[in-house]
Amino acid sequence: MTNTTLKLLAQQLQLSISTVSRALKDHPDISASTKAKVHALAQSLDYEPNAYAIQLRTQSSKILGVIVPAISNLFYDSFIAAVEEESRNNGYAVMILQSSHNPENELSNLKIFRQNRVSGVFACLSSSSENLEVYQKMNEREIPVVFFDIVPKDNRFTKVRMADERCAIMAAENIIKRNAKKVLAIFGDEVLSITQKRKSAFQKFMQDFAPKIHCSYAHANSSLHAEELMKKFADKKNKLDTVFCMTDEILIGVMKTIQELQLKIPSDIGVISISNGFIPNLYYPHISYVETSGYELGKLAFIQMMANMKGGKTLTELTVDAKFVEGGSM
Amino acid sequence: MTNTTLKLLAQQLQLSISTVSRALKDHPDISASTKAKVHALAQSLDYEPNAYAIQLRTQSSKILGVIVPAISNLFYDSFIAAVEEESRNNGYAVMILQSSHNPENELSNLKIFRQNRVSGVFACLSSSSENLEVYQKMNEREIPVVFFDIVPKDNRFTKVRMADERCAIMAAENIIKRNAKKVLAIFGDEVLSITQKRKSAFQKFMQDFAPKIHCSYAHANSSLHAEELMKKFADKKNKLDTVFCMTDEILIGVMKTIQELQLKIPSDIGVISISNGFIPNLYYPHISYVETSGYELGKLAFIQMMANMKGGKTLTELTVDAKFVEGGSM
DNA sequence: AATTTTTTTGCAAACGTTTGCGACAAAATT
DNA sequence: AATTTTGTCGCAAACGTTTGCAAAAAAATT
Repeated sequence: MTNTTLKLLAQQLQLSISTVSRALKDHPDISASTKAKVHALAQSLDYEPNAYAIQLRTQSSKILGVIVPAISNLFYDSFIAAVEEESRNNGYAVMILQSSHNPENELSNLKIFRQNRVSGVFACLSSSSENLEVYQKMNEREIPVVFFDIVPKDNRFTKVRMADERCAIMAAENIIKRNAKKVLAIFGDEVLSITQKRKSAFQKFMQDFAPKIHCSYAHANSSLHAEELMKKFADKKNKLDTVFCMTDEILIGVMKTIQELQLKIPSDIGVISISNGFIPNLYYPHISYVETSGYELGKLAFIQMMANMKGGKTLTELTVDAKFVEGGSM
Repeated sequence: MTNTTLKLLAQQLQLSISTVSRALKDHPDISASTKAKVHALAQSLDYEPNAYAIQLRTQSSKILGVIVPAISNLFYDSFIAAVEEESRNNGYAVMILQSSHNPENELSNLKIFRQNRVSGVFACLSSSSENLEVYQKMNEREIPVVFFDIVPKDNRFTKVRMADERCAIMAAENIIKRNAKKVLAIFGDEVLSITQKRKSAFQKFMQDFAPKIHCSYAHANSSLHAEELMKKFADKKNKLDTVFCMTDEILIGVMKTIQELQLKIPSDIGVISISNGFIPNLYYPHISYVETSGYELGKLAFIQMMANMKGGKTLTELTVDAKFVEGGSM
């Protein structure tokens, strides 16, 4: 079965292609009666405009690209949900690709985006990828790039992210409030700027406001790793009384050890994490967490994208604030 | 900055567009020397073929569409991962859209797919959507549709799914093995065929092999709902000793109640679920589950898609088998 | 009735590719 | 030396739109 085209409609109605085209988009030049006829036929033959022809002609696709490290991540999920929602409202489709934390995949994804002439891309850096020239090239080709969450230090780009320092400080505040004595703070992938920001803010705050609290710092980039770390620190009877988990993955690993050692929360040990809330609420008592909303970040990112596409270059770094959610773990 | 096109290359090299086109794809008609020149220039101007022009000309895109109820779901995540992996290897890009369990969104997503002339779609039905004419129309337009997981009863379509009956029976087997007396089995959305299949298989097996076990059946389509259901059944001292959860969402709700009532697993109550394993392993002891692998399902779906695209109509229903994973909850 | 204005429609080029066919030269065959 | 084959390349049409501009028809103005 052949697709319905403008030409076909035109033939059947004894009209020119241009008239049909204009009728379909309510151009004031076209009379109401012909508009009606055209719409009717288009309906019954369920005409779908060929997006490829349109893009070829107009040189602008209605597709936005999103690169995330992984979609099996509640934070990115909600980010994508927000972007998709806004996109739908603005007539855009969203193409989602995952880098799987692999710079190589990131590159090949970018290539797919270029080939499909996306009109903008939201990018979250995969671990150690710092080949920013590719992104720079996209910007030069007038394809706006909005980095989110894991953003480059480079300030030639538009960036949106969580208020990482505030997150870390909020967590620190609540640890102090608990009268903690010995704290284990586990952060994520060391090479990421997001990790560095959170860690240094946390560290500084702890030193300044609670210098007598003993803090151990560690890094983990997987649940398994976090589990082992926790085992090491909790085992040697060093009276660890509080643990801070920077990510859901870390929290999961830490909880495995806590469950295994049958530690009581919050009496034996206090737990606090940074999360969107899904995982923390699975445990009993619920884990207290500093909430970071991928959803809000997505909304913000979309606004930035639109601004970039419409107007000039708004090269800014915007942040979304966080809030503390009390579970029963502190 | 304007994009590099064949025309531009042709001009700079004093060649015709067709020659450049052929050179770029190693057509035997073109001499080695010109091929080299063309490739060199294309490289330095980083030429990217315009996918839209290609599709317009060849009437075939290299994009596959995937519709899932939600991407924040580990089962679908792994399904997508598999499809994406295979797609990448075969030169396809994947466009992921979520229906959010909303038939209206499903429709609008389908429209986006049609407009972008995807060359195939993987579809998972959103709850109560049974407007199959749309899918039938796609098939008529020679856009193969492969349904997965939640598939229509209609046998005009290609379908891949888990061996739902086997899953349910495996769960039932292990419930019997536990010497259960009173069982609560909570299934998902009642209108879905996947639910019906699992439920009737479960029910039949229980009747035939353990008629003395008292089973209560219930439906839930959210964690909250499952939580309440569990509260109702566990509260009234009717000595409930085992609960079966058909989905992760249900398990989460059930576990909330179990934690709240401080029931001990597995002594007070046994728990078994159907899952890919992520959520069950968060609890302590780990929840025993029948494993369903979205990843394998994705691989299978892709194979079916390719078969549909290449050859004729392979209208079959294929299933992926499951296996039981022992936690400590039974 | 002749002119101007307004309304409605069509022509044709362009977007960047692919591809059947023909053209031309060089090489191989007679 | 005349012919055929082979190796390289270009012409031009087509894919389905959009849009500036011209044209034709109808309505309004003199």
